[in-house]
Amino acid sequence: MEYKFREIEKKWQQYWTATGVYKVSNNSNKPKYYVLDMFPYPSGAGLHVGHPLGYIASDIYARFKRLKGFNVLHPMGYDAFGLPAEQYAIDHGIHPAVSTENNIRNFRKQLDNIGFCYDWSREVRTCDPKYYKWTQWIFLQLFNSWYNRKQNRAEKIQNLVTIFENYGCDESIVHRPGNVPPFTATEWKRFSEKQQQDILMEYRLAYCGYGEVNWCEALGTVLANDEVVNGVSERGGFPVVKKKLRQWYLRITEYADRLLEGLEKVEFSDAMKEMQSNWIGKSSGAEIEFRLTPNPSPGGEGSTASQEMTGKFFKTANTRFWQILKQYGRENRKNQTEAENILWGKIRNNQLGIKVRRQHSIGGYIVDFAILEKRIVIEIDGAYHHTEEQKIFDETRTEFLKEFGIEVLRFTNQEVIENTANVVKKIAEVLNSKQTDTSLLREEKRQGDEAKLTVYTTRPDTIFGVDFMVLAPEHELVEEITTGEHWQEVQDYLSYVKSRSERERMAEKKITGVFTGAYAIHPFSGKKIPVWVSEYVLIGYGTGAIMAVPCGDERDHRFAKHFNIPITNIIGSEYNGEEANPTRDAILHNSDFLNGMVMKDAIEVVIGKLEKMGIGKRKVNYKMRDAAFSRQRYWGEPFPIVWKNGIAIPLDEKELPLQLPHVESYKPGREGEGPLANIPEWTERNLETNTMPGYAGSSWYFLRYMDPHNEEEFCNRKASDYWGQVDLYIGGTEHAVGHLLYSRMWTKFLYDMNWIGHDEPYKRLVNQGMIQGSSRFVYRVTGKNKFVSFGLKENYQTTPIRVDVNIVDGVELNIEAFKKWRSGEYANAEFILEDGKYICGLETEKMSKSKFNTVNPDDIVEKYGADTFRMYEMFLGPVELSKPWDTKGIEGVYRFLKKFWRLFAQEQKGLIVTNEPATKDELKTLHKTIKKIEEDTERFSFNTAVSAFMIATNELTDLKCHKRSVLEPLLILLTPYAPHICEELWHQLGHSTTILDEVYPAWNEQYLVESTKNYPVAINGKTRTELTIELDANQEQVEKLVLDNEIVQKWLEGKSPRKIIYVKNKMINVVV
RNA sequence: CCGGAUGUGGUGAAAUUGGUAGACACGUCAGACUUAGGAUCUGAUGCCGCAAGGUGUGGGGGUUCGAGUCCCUCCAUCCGGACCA
Repeated sequence: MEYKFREIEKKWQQYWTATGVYKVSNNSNKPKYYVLDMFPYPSGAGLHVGHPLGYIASDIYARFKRLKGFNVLHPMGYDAFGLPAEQYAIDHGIHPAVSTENNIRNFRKQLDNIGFCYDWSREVRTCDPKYYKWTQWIFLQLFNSWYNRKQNRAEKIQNLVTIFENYGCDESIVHRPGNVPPFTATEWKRFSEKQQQDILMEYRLAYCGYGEVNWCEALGTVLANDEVVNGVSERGGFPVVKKKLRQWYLRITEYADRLLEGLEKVEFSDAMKEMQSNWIGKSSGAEIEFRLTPNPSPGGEGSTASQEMTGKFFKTANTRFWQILKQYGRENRKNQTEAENILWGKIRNNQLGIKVRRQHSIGGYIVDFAILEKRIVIEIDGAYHHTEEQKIFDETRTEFLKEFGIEVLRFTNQEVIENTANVVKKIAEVLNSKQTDTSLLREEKRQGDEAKLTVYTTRPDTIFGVDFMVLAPEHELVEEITTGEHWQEVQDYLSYVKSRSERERMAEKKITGVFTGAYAIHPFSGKKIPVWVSEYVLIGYGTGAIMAVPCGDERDHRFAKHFNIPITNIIGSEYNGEEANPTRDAILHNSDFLNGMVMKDAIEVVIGKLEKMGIGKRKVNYKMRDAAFSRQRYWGEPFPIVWKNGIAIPLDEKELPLQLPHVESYKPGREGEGPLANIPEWTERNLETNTMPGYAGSSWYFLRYMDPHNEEEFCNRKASDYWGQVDLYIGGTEHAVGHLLYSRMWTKFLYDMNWIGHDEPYKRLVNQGMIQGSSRFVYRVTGKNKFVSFGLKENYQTTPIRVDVNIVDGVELNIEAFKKWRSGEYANAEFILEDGKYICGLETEKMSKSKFNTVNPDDIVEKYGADTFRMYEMFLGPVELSKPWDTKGIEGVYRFLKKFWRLFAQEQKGLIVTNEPATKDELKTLHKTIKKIEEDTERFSFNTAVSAFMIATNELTDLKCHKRSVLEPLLILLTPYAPHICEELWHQLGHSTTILDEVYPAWNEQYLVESTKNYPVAINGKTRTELTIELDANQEQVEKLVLDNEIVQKWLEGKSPRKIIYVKNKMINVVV
């Protein structure tokens, strides 16, 4: 009776499917256990041997838990929306739905080959409308919710509306985002619907805004960061610029603290927790306001200008500003002054009963006329060319003004000139329909006197070490404060920065920046501090502006050195003049009232003083930004949103799922919107044209597995309460900060809304390492069709060529296969051999088709069987570690399984298992193994577990043990690792039900106890001999035994030992 | 640049708490059985050395009776950095 794995594996896989062994019920008296794999993206390339590593580990654990008496949920599905399918569609014209379906079929076949115990009746696919109906539904819940910071949980947006109706935006009840002006309940009720909705949008957990994307005009598409190299597209090398597009976001920042705190109650590796908390990047420090020195403008054109720098949102234009706007295309307007002057004549001097301001600047834009008390802006459009630039400019401005609840009235030159009275009448009408609202005036007055620069710092203690300020290039003050003489230089710098991706900005060591000509005033010393612009300051973090302290911050230091900015030393001898010292423990020097204080103690002192002065406040900051939740792509979940007059209106739940329509072209829309913008039926309904990103569906799939066929709810509460958290989650570290954070946020949200009863999705997370490819090289003699073996290549001039690993046996090239490889390209090649063989070179790299180093698990399973494959993957090394794949080593595991088989059966005699009682040695092997396997399995040390199986098999073979009482428990132990062979032998032994329903054996300590131990004896820490000593020997007895020993005496050379260290059950060390 | 991980024989690795470094395998060498072996079995195998012995866990330094393991420092490789999933 031979080990015929092909027959055996096929037979049992069919049996398991036919009898539904892996079907799991939501009702059970057993305790539950949920083992989950990160579901795969079904790529066209199929599985390579690296993919199943985690699946095998989880499969072993799931089977192990089942044998231990748990009701185990172990499902699998597909993360099936995503860019590659769309790219494939563009390249090959095959619809993503079709290629995805094909890929899934192929994946399933490959997975089935390996004998996993998934309950396939619970499969989910994120691209299935039955599934994404609920992704859309959850999105709607996020859209219809806001984060109540006072309660520290999400709530329905309706609660917020009620607050506004009763109290307005009262900051003692509700926080007020930066873009929302303060308002009263009465004001709220008088706001237009649009104004109200715009305010609510500032609170919604899923919200819409404008974000920058990498836009490639030539390709007509939005690119991922890694598709942009050196400012040009990776494909084609076309220029890439940043472009603002409408984007959806998830307000994950509201959950930052809870995501951080939640890490304390989950079992993730420390590395994983650290990565997540670094990503969240909580830091505490202070926001400090610096006054800016008055910036005299050269005067001239636009002379209504005030000579003063003014506040953040409102200021009167000055000359330089006027020039910027001209750059944006105002020069295209005709007859500007004429129409403007005519109207101005009719509305100036309170002719409308209210003050009208001419050429007033709001938030960096100049408007023609403004009536601040009524929040009205009047624009007169010339017959300018409808350029792209002008359009974007207008749109952006209108959006901006809307955010402040300002209504924009537009008239054309013609209208004004030909029918001035009508225009004035219209203005008056609108004016009368509006309530007077002086908040803008108040705001202007408050900020109107001088401009301030707000910086965020974690080190307020270093305030006397500030030598310069740096603004991010996108900072709104940049253009405002730049003086005339630095104008051109700053503009050039900004356009340089615009051409670079954020990734490049972070990656390059180059120090760049430019002086704006402006100065900030030190709040304590009154010193003038130059203000610079540099890309090393990121707009998205803090306030987008920093106070630079070169002696304490490395980046500031390099910057100061590079631009020869004098450095103030505030830490005395702790600063050596060569490099910054970021210490918190130095004594402060040159720091006025802080002198002599330890830095970390000074932090509080400075914050206290700033707060008293009203120019600073304590501030907690997060590096994490809100998550961009839309893609300008086709193959994703459509947003259940309709746009109406600039208001996003959610579809009714009954209309879900909003099905992804069929498209013929995957080209993006004209303005860079997603391909859905090209479908008339879609745009006619004013449906949102973006789609959701890849992580939408994966943020909650673990819940759907619990109740996969529910058509009424995303997951019944009873089911989610029964299964609860995922007890064990296995997947790669590459998802450390993306998927894991998003799914944790969704879980917390669903918990806040009371739809599930737990707020952390995963109890324990194990990260499997990558299996790398082991590439093989042949060396072609330059200019000839001749290849030289690895060891002899130094004698020739050669070019290395990657060769398919599958035609190399270890490092020996299969020459015949090589000749046939690549349609016989090398059919006539000659070979220079060493010892009659062609030896290849090898290198470890990422496994990929293009490197010819992928190995298909199907081939391995065909040659050695699934059980061997499973065990070999585990035997390679610790699951968490990355390691290269080498098919050659699999023989060892294969031999092991054959040897294991021979404990039960032999070729000639058939089954040879006896019912004789086991000997002491046999029991010792068995119980030692039970203990080791259980402990190793529990702590995920599968490689050592496999080795323990080998040791047990070797020992039992030596003992010629074929006894049922030893082998049956061993069979159960091995089942999780090699299910097919165990099921076969189990039935051979006369059982008729699946081995998975057996009970895991327990070890008995009494078979393991020893009375003596072989102690290593070291002299001065070097092991010299061994001594067998009774385990219960005491120090005195041991010392005598040791000193009597011949070898010890030899090493002592007559000297007497200073000390004898005896550690029970460990070792003995003699110190001379 | 920032963040994370990993460096141990020719190769994958083991050493769970500071206590015999290299378990278990691959490979290699020698041998047995055999018509044959890409089956099976036995033995050897870190390096230097005939041996005694010396030496050895990326490099350097430290703590300790004792360091692969703890501390400092340097180096190398791999992974991630938000539209690849």
